[in-house]
Amino acid sequence: MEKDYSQNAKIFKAFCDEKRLQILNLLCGGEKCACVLLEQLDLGQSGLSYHMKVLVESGIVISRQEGKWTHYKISKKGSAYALTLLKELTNANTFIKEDNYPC
Amino acid sequence: MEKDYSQNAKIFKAFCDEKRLQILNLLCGGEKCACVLLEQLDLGQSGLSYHMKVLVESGIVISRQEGKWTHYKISKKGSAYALTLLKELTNANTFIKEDNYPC
DNA sequence: TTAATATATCAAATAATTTTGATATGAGGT
DNA sequence: ACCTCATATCAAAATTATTTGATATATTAA
Repeated sequence: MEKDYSQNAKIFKAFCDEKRLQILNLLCGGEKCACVLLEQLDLGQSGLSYHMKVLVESGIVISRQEGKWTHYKISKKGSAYALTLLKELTNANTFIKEDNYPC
Repeated sequence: MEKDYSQNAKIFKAFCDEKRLQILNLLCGGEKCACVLLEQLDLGQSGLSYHMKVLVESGIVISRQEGKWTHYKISKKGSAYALTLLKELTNANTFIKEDNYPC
């Protein structure tokens, strides 16, 4: 599972930037419109848009269009996947495969 | 818990680079000497040293000196913390605090 | 003490990410 | 159709991360 390194790295890019962690923290309370995020963050409009793109591409955030507004929320599926991946990567689930080769 | 954004971002930097994921995958099998990692990776000596520094600073990897060799292994404590953090950040544990403000 | 080996550190070059400001697109409202 | 608003995209600039090669440090062996 955890062997497409560049794809997996992409997933964790969601979490390795301060601004994106702030955004996730806001989304933690539930779905929010870009306009709401914008007024709570020290970010310009295009900057927010850039970070939202990174978040969506990581699979951790989902976007939904509603008229002229874009709403964002945390993807349960995406974050469950990230969690599984993190467990594998850190060996939180130590195991030996049949061929006796670890991980 | 998850409010020192720049520190938390640092933790996830461990996982957002392809080379570091490869290294973690090697360490997944247990402690390894830098010299062993070096021969399994497409990286120069100083490049490996750079990535190991990032990994150690993230708290995900621990280093141990033994004579002229440096051994690295995945930190159980560090990775457990990353896991907790990831759960919080992605709201895997949805909850409402006493003051009725989520997260 | 000298030489060899393992790793760390430094500085310069290169590459990737992020920020910023300008412009484009697309949905409503008038 | 025209205007306004929300967001996306683009290109340039600024910043940060990574790679590379040279040198430094520390340990062991001769």
